[in-house]
Amino acid sequence: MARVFALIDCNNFFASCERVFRPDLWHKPVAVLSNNDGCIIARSNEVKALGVPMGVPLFKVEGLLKQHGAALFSANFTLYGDISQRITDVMSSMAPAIEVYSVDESFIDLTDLASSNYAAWAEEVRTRIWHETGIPVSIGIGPSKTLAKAAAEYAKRQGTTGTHLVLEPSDRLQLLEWLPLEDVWGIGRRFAAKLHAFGLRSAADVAALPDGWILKEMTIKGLTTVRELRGDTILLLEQDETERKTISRSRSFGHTIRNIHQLESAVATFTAQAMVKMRAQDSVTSGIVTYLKTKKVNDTNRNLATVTSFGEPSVDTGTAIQAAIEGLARIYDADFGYQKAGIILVGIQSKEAWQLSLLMPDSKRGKRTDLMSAVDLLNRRFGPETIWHASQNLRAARWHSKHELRSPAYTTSWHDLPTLHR
DNA sequence: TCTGGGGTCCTAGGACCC
DNA sequence: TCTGGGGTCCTAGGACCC
Repeated sequence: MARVFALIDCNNFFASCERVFRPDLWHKPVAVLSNNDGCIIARSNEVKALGVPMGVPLFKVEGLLKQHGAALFSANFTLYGDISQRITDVMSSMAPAIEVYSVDESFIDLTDLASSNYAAWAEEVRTRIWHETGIPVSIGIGPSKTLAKAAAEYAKRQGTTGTHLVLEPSDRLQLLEWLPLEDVWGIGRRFAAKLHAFGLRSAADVAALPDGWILKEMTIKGLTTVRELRGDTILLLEQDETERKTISRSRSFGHTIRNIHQLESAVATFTAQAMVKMRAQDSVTSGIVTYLKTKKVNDTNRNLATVTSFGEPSVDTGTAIQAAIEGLARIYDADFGYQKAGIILVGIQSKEAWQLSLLMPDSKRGKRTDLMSAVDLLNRRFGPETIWHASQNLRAARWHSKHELRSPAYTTSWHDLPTLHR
């Protein structure tokens, strides 16, 4: 049986989230900035129309944005995450099977939908999400995930109804001729540039190439993409909450850091946060990468990194922080200033496998596991960083990012509830 | 003056083994 | 003089995604 997929894509998601509680900003340019307020990570249509590219450093476009009265926001991931969850709830209530692909996109397998009036279904989804969350979405529907994604792109940029269907071969060909190579899901900047050199321009051009050539030049992933463009169903919904194989935390600093104690504080804090996430997925981890990025010297940054093994898998934040700080001591060079630090938990495996592999229960390990569970519980209930490790040294921390333009946490903090005036 | 953060997968090459 | 064949594991680097 032929399958049918939908891709639901939130329009300008972060910018749209900022508008939900600021209706005065509808029809005004809105941009959202990265951590540290460094570059643009989301743009309303009005900002796109000004020619402001994604990812551009703020200082390059600040004048232009001010001139047009743009509203700028520091990224407020707490708000976006909460709105994203509400949208997922709406979709889940209307779909047989859903894959939450990212914070602003979900795939839905419509094959088992009771009705085959997909256009009507899509219209109802768009209307409900709009009414219940205030976020506009675009929907693409096709026989493969790659085509559904392309159709959603078309709906967003060319369409008039917010939905585009490519279930007929003629619709598919028209879409592929319209779709620039660099906008194909799975073909990035590098491959697009390479294909341009062969005179290829549209998705239709690459779909017409022989499989052997694609396999050789674009590997197996490229061939999967092309077959999906041709209308074959290769990729299916990925619904299992798969465990992360690596978990990382990093930040660029608001200003250059030279002091190793500040770096220790940052690295310890990243480690503690990553370990909370790791324990939440019921895993254990056996090593940690510590890395630093120096301030530019002779116009280049140096990246320094080292991996420190724990000796045996662990759930213990103290063990991980100790390893991270040992690693830091190995790579730290007092001659440099640093603009970024980070950690990556590696060697992650399921806790179940770890416990089964133990011949003898270790009472100390058990106690540490219980302690960590208790800490996680308290921090969930009373707020993050209610309890923290001394090495995080939070009271003296000077490494935090800038986020001077952050909107309130309207939906997740009692203090930030919007006020209604009579 | 000033440039984010968090992931996944694939491939090539080296080390090592029988 | 001449130098196999097959396999695994690990890592680094490159490509992709949002």
